[in-house]
Amino acid sequence: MMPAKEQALHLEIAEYLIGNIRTGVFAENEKIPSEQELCLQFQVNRHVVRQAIARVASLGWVTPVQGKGCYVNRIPKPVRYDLSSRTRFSENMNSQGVRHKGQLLEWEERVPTEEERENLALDDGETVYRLEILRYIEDQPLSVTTTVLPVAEFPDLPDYFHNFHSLYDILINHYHFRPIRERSVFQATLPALQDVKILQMPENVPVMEITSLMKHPGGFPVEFSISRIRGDMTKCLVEF
Amino acid sequence: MMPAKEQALHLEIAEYLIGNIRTGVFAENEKIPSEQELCLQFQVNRHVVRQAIARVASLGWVTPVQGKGCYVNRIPKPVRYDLSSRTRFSENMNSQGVRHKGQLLEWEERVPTEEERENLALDDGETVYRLEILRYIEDQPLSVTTTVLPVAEFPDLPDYFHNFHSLYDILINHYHFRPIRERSVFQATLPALQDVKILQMPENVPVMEITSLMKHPGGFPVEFSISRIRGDMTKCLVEF
DNA sequence: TAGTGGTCTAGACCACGTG
DNA sequence: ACGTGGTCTAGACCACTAT
Repeated sequence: MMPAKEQALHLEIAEYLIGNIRTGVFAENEKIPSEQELCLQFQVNRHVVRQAIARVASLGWVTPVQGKGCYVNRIPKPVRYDLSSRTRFSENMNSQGVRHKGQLLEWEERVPTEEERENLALDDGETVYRLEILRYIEDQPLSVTTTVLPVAEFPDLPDYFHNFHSLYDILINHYHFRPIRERSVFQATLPALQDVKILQMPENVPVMEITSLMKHPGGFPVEFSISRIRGDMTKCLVEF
Repeated sequence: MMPAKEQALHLEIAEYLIGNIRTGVFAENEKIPSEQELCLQFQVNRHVVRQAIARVASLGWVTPVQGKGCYVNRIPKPVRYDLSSRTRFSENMNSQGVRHKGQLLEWEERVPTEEERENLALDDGETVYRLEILRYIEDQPLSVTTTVLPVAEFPDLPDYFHNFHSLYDILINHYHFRPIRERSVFQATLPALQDVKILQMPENVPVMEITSLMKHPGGFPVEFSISRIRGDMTKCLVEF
């Protein structure tokens, strides 16, 4: 007797919400109707509406905020990120006219993990610097990078951390070389809870994890890094 | 008066479940306790347990099946996928001793989209073959690839589709060349609902979308493809 | 104070799978 | 017939934000 489809109400409401977000009826950074309004509109229990919203939120469309409402997420159009043997993040963004900045969240000197020791070909007893770098584009957090450098290759590195804005600027200005990309491993994952906080992103939006090994022009490894980049904000281009 | 943490019950139950899956208490392909059992165990309402399970499922740990129970997902350890200018999927898997197969889901001859026309440098009026290829490793669906080829370059291509197992075998055996990778674009996304069905995967597990342009050894483009690969089953390695 | 989303209870009926 | 998960109702209290 009913029209046609037999779909769960909460799924229909979720589709209704997503449809209206897609078409701009519910605009970015604006609120969707409150739970109570949706209850009235669809003549259903609040729980059903909440189930629908939970789904829409989990798919990354909205972010509910207690006491305020449910806001439509900005849908970033992905920025292209060219990975070649020599490209740097900042040059990449500059060439596309994208405003960007880097921030050193923290650093330490410590003993390397087994993986780091192997990749950087470290001798026993050698220590490394670990840096956590947060990158923004257009004032939006984009990526967190854990980068590991052999202490032996970078004497007095922390001296250059004041007014940090780019690791490669430091390397070029004070160590007079530019690392060359040796290999990168790409994997699509979900963000760790810690990264969710740092990147201020929904926890169900995928991230691209890029594990890279960079070499000195002389041929030996100098940097091992793991970046977690918002998947909805970047496309990584590799030319062969 | 309560111990310490003030966390929502459903979050605590979700953590309990994930913890037990991690440590193998709830084994792969086995069922977690039923909703009712969890209700009794934690002395909470069924709705709370369902909220917890919804979260755990959305994070990709379990898949609820109506009438049966809630099964712990197999957590695949990712297979390495080397992308270089000349590597093929099958050679990649062979070299790692991974059992694999390919299946042609469907094909058609049609007019190209604007994107396809540009990438393949097609003349006006040229048509293309579109193939949907499903790949398995160890009998698990791994990826769906939409691949587009200019009809003009591949006369009678559909004649070779019986007993399809690898597109590149056809190209090598009947057209006597092997495409060379020109460039690939990587993006981490969530799967489209259609891909969820084809790949029989949870809809919240990320996928790696790889858009590639392949060229003929003679230098002109011959294949434009978009692959969606389960993120938890692959790592893509690029050497520079 | 009023409105928002967050949490939780209690109970009902349905659809599916197994016996 | 029974147990499983899926859907939905009705109502309560809390925490946060705005005014």
